[in-house]
Amino acid sequence: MEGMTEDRGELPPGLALSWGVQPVQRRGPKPGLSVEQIVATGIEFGDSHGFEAVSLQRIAARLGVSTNAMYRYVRSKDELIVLVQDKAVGPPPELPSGWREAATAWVTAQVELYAGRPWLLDIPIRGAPVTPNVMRWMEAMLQALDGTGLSQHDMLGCLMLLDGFARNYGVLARQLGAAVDTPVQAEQVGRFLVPRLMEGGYPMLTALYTNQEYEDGLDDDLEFGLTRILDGIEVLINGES
Amino acid sequence: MEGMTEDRGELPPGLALSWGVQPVQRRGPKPGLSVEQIVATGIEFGDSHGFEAVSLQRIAARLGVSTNAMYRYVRSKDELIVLVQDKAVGPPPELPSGWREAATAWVTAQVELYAGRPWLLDIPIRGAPVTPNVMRWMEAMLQALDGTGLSQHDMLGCLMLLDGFARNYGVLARQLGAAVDTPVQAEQVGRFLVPRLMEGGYPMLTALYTNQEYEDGLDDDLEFGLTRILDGIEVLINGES
DNA sequence: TCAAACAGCGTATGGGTTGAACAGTTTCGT
DNA sequence: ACGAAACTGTTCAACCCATACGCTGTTTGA
Repeated sequence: MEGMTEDRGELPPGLALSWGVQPVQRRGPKPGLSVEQIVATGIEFGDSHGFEAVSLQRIAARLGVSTNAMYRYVRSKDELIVLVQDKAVGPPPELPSGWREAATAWVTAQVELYAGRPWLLDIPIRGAPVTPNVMRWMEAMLQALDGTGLSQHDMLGCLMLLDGFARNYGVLARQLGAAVDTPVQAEQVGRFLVPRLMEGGYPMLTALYTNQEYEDGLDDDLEFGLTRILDGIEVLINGES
Repeated sequence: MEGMTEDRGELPPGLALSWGVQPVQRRGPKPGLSVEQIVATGIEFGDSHGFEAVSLQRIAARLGVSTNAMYRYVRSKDELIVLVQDKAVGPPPELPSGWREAATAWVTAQVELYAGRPWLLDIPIRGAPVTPNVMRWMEAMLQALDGTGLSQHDMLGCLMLLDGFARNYGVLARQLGAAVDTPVQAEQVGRFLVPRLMEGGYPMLTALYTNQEYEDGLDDDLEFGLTRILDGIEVLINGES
């Protein structure tokens, strides 16, 4: 401990800053920028032009500053991404009572988050979640599962299951959303693909493709998969296994 | 149809090449390289140095050729990545009979694939799967579900559920595997994080963190989550809902 | 007051993707 | 047999990106 600010020497990128621990400044000119401003600009670029657009160069240009000035606020691009991610995720919603209702609301909120900010799905996962907002989401779901009598270990397993499902659904929803934009190309893909599926020993996929089942309503799938997971958890809670 | 080779004009990157449709060459010098060779080299780099290392520059250098020569074989980096991915995924294993056993084997095989080639998890997902090996995996699981009496739509939902779970587990397993390498840093993170979790209103996560539950055996989690999913599917199959 | 600390800039390096022009080689059509 | 077309790989060049180093000028604590 050296005074007010902790040693963020060896901590992973973004950990300290995401929790609001900033190096105290004593001498020198006041910073013209702030980490919050930089992160907010990064989110703007992500929202408007996707994940690839959130770069130090672009942010610097937008803020009227040279690229390298960024490194006065952020140690690396990785750090920036971690901060942008946590801020863009934001806090979780209030969950209704009852673990089933809570889980449904939690997954739905996450799906809506990914629908609004699909570029979040492009952020490579660097390590276990450690930032405040992401952990707030986890905490909320864990609290909803707390009354079920499950062990800590099992609750963590359920959390992972639901999180993975929401994430996966977000990815699929984006794919299909993008595919709807180009029906012409989709048809061309079908013309190329279907004969090869037929001749190549893909009977199930051939059937799915020709029945247009491949591009069916996705809202159904959300409810479908979630119901499966919740039923499976319920089996465990009721001790029927 | 214009002769032997189809028009791959507007098809998405990698579609034609992954199915072995190459433009026929009539005049000019024989190509010194082949797409197969390039893709294989890309996989080598992925295996040895991770996804970031699979670049046109590196592959060209390794093959003793200028960077731009790559563009004679591949239209873009995106196309290369699609091909590398499909080849690295490879064919699925034979599945045992019985949908539960088959699903277990399928997920396990996928987890092992990701354990052996973790960089596959870093490949951004561009669209619906269209390449032969990836579709072979899907086909195999769909065939295993075919005898259960589920509708096509429901089978697709189950497939998505299992696939998302396997993928998510692969991601988590890699994270924890990397975390084990640096227990010193993990302890430092804990020292930073735990007080903030306690004071910040994260009781569940505080408990998990202090109980070391956060870094528990992951093999349990695979069986745990899979059992939940399979139980949920079984509820549907038995029509108990 | 004055020097330490610090912000921001310019310059530079190394890595990456992609385009365009060009020289050499093979083969088709005549 | 010969020229033209097609295809190869090359170099040059543009552009984007992250990051390191050193400089200048500002601010402020001692």
